[in-house]
Amino acid sequence: MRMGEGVEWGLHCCLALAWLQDEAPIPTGRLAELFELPPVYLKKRLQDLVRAGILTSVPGVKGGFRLAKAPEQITLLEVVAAIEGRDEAFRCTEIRRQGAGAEEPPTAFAKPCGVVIAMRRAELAWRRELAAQTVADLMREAAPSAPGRFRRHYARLTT
Amino acid sequence: MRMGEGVEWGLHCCLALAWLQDEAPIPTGRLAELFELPPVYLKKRLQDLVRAGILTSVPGVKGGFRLAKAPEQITLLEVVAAIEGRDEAFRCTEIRRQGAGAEEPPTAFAKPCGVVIAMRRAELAWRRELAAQTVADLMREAAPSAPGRFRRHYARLTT
DNA sequence: GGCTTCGTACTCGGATAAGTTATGTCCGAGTTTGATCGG
DNA sequence: CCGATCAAACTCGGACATAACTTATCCGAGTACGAAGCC
Repeated sequence: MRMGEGVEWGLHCCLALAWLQDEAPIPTGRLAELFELPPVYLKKRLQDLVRAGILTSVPGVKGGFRLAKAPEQITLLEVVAAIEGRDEAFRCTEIRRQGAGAEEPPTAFAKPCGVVIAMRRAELAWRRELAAQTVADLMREAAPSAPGRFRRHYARLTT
Repeated sequence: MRMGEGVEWGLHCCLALAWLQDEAPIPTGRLAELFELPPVYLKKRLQDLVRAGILTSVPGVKGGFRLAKAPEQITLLEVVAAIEGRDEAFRCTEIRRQGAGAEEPPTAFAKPCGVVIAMRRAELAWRRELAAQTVADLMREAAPSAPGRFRRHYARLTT
């Protein structure tokens, strides 16, 4: 089970845009240079974030992307779900009903499969942790005492 | 992020073998018939479980697979890790150090990336939930009052 | 008749191909900007 | 000199190739069983 690398890109881009919340929109190429990423593919991922309501896109020559809401209101779960998809990682295909299970009475499958319950419980814990953290938390954790340095670092995006 | 369907197969096979713990080893073909799965590919997944020490394989004409230890000692995390791999789903490539980050002093990266910390925390919660449940728990949950029916259901593997 | 030997059939084990998803790229629609032209 | 118009440049948005991984398969090594031959 691997998560696409676009998740890492999206999170770092959200973080960078959070530091420049009030500035002009940042085009894809500038963000791609900041992290040395393939520009067009990064744009694809940013579009996913736009569809999820996390970013807003501004077309035109002075266009680009900016945060659609405050960093405190962007959870990591939203970003991950927007890029990686909202489906559960574990997909039950009900193999218990196939083969020999087809000869069982339907009442045997009244309860959901115990395997699915267990896997869902684990994924729920994962989602709960991701939903508990916001982009603002990442900002605070990264710069506990000196936020100026980070703002200056990302300020090169605006020039 | 999707999990391979082999995980579902492996869990159900472990469950089936758990009900027949003391019986003779079950060959792959029999398990494949039970769930209508491609036999050879299922064998590949069972081999992963053997490498992880969850199953033992017996070669020869009367060979097959059986549990390597008691169901109480097989956690779901072991099964998932054996089939899906032990790497973390989120792989940090340290993109913060690339591009503009290369101009920062090395002290800027003394702390691990906050994004990684957050993602690791979520995956840890996921693993913790999986490690808290064993195959024996699945057996108990599936048959709270009538274990005989399940044992009879899986008994067709032995004939 | 009992024992040994050999052959066969069936199993696991690792190396080898097809299908699907993630990755990477290209071209079109829309908007701002700046200059140009006219008043 | 000021305003409107128009063209160009740059942006996002969605459709199109390539690469990696999952899925599926085949063939070889090894083992237990059964039969045949020998004592």
